Amino acid sequence: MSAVTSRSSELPFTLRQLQLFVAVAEAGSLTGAADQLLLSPTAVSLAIGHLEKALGETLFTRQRSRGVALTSTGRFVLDRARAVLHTADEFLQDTRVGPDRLTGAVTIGCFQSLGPTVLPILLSTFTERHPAVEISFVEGSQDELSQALEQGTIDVLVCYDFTLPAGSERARLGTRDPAVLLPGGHWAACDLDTPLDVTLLAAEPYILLATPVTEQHALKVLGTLGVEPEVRYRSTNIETVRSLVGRGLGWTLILQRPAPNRTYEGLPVVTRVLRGDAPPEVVVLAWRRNRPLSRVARALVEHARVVVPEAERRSDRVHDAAAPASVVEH
Amino acid sequence: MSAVTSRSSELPFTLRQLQLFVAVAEAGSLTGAADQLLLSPTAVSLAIGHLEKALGETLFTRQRSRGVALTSTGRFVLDRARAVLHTADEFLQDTRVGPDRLTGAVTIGCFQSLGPTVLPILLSTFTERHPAVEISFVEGSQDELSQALEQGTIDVLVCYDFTLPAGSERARLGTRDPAVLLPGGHWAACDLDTPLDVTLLAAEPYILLATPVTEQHALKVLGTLGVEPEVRYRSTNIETVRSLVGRGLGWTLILQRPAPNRTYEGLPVVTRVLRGDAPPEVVVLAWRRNRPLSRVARALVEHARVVVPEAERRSDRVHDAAAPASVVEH
DNA sequence: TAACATTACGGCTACCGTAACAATA
DNA sequence: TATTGTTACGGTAGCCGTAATGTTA
Repeated sequence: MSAVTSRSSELPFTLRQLQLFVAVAEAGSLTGAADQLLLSPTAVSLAIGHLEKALGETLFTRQRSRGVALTSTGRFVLDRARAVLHTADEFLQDTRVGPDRLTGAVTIGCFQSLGPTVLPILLSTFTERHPAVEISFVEGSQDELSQALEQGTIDVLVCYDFTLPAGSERARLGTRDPAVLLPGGHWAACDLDTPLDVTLLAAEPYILLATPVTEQHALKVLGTLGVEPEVRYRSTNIETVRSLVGRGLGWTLILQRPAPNRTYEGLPVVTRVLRGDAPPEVVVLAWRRNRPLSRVARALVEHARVVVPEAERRSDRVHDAAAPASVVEH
Repeated sequence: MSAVTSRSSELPFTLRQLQLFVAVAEAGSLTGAADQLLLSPTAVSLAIGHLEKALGETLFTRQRSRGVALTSTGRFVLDRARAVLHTADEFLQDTRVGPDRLTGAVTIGCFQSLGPTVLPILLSTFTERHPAVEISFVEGSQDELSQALEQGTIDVLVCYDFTLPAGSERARLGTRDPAVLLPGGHWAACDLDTPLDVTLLAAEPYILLATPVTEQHALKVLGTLGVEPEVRYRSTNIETVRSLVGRGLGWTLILQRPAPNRTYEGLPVVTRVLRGDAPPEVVVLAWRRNRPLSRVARALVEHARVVVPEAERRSDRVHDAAAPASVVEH
């Protein structure tokens, strides 16, 4: 509704006309400008004439064999014309590929639980590499994000490989090992470096992280290990789940292991990897196969493909250093 | 030589395309934008397609029956496109006639000796009336100024009517009475309110203001009064002439009477009007008959036609008040 | 079926170049 | 005569509209 009338109506002049006008003003003659622009004097003469008619003002006085001279209003218009052409140039520079500097915008969608571990490294290194690019992200549920990817609202999506719909291209970023989260004082909260047989926990109350994807994933993993958990509480907030576990109200299965072994309440929790056939889940950067990636998005994919796995390896070494006797296989 | 390559080459997009792009982004669909712009969806579709091809990026994702959605780079481009259209709008607003506010530029040429009395009143009142107009002036000799007027470098010219070349349109601004300038102690420096018979001065040395126009004018006026002056010194600087007179080195004929009755050296001088057939010279605002005046210049002429004569009348009343017994006829 | 985008085709206008003309130094 | 701007004319490309087609809710 914001009715800017001049936007709905046609502009009475052309960028081309302004271009030629400035060229003539700088050259001092139509012919000179025509030579520089590889045009015929005719084209230049007509363009200037049209612009003058459009504005209803005389821009140049014509001295037959001495070229042209700017009128007073011509000088006035010259300044403004330069301003318009300048923003048009800027538009082009920002929009098209520059020789050195990558410009544009890219929006990352990121599955909620992966945000804290993937987005920081991605944003910081990419911004450092391409400071002129406007990078932003959206966190959300799998549904929201795949819809946004479909709509083009986001360029790429950080998520687990197994959640990807058909028609997705992907780049592998890293893996997440499923693990059991236990309260600090639990009977199994010892020998943290040895895998745990989860069937021993089957009878104890289970705290379910109830977001659409994680819920099904946890139940499926436990199912393959022969466990049907006794769900006591459900929450869509991972920190609520951790806090409930910290209170000794149950145990849970998690893919994301925050560095601190404390809940928001300050209570201790521990993680133990699973014994048996529980494969690590693959984290990927995904995009629609049928839709061409923007230049900036392509750069982001190439960047992420290198930087994120490297960061994950460094992160694992930190984990290993914290648990030197670990037998966890990578 | 300042080679901005993008200026000499053609821009790969159109203001029209940006216009339609923004409209579609705001409407959310090609059809909606087409309706608002009174266009067919075809035109809009093609324009968007061309813009996308020109930039090499996809701006919208098309959801068949739900319109279109901006991509990430689409949002990026949208901001820049709005910026370009904004300056284009500004260009139009400044350049064409606005509904209320007059904008543009005008340059006044002014005959050197008329500057101090005409320009201040003209500039101050016109700026007050039209604050958005860029008004400027050039002072110079008759030759320089009429050439500038011919070239269009200046829009209008303040000068004496008798100096005007053929083909000039004019608006009367006021008059200047020729007068005799005498040193303070001169035998004729009394009875200032009675006209002076210049033939009585014919034998005394004359100081000639030797600028091209004033020189011939003074000699012509004195000739019609039967006086051929004894030229002792010549100067192109009016204040030098006044100082020489103040020193008692001679007398002169002037058209401009500065308010102070002292020379730069502080010596007293007096003016007396002529007795006989010495008509006042008419000061005019002139422009080329064959060249259309710009909007702003037209406004300036109309303004000057009213304001300057009024100011001259007020100035005369001040003179009269200073010399209440004057018999000078107006 | 309704809504929307796209493609195909024809008409119109704008832009460009060649050629001829006019005006000035 | 040489330089420059303008007009006349013809060709090409771009823009627009109508009609038909394809796709999705």
